Amino acid sequence: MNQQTALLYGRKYAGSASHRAECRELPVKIIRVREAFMALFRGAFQEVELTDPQWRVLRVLSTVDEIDTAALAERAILLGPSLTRILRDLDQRGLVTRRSSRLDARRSLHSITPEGLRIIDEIIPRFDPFYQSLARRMDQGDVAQLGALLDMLLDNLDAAIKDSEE
Amino acid sequence: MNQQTALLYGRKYAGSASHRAECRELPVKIIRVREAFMALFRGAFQEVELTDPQWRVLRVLSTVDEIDTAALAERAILLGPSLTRILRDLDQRGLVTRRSSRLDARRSLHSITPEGLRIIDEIIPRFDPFYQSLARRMDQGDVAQLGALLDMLLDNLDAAIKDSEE
DNA sequence: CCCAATTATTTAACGCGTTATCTATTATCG
DNA sequence: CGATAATAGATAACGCGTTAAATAATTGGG
Repeated sequence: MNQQTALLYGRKYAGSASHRAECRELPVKIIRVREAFMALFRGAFQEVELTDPQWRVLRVLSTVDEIDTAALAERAILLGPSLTRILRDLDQRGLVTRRSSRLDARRSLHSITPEGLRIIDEIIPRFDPFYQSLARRMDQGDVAQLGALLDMLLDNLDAAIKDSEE
Repeated sequence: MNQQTALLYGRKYAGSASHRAECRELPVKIIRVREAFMALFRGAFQEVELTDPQWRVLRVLSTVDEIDTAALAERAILLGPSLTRILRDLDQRGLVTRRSSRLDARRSLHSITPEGLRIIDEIIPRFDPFYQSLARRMDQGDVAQLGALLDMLLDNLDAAIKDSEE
């Protein structure tokens, strides 16, 4: 039923407690789930000719009045160079605008245009069937617990990253 | 503590059962967890000058005698065109070899070289500290449950994708 | 047997992820 | 003040993800 989610990022734990190998299966599962989500949304994005990262930028801009580049990158989960390219393209399509800050000329402040907002309003309802389909299949308690466990994993990964940076 | 994992892929559920919005937070959480895993492993990959997808290819090849392109793509979680490029590069570095099948000349059969195996043996122990660090922080029952919930989510996403393709 | 349909793989094109580097602007400290 | 450090953002380079189209080999129906 499930695709192959074999161990890729390590070896099976050689010690006595074989359940400790579980951690090592998480990266592959995360990769596969991410791809499945993207595959699910791809059609909706294509209908409005946006990519997933472009969508995230517009989505963040639709929730604020203005926002500077660094904050936009953080909230849209993008690195600076990706965001620069995306803003250039969205600007050319007339979906976003920018002005530079008068307090600090290094900063740009970005906002969404009415046309950008129109696209947002058009696409958001298209997500509904996917979530409804998912909610029909999955127990809501499981979903809530999965969310909590992912938050916990994220916190622990961040801590492990900080550890390994020393 | 946690990074911003705001809603990006839909709107808050407007109905009476507000917990139904939970599903809509999963994509962002998955994206962030994936990035955290990659950040954790990146240093280890750089030490042997492999990218993460290149690593996955070598890792699969280290577990089999020979394997054809399509099966390798499935097991390394790659699409054909990515795999073609990666095999070309790994071949140039002498880490993999290929021969074409005598039964079906369209097929290639790939295998890892001794030098490729040497890199595998060098890098695998480097993952251990990361998993140990993670296992120290997380309850093993939580990890097992997270794995099971991710499997369930993956199955349901695949089913939802099939639904929406009609 | 032959030719159309199918299958395995590659190529091409475009956008994103990542790192390193560059430019412009602001802040700091003597 | 003025030189230097720090910061915001852009650019360049390289590899991967995705789609569409091309190539080559095989299969199957007439």
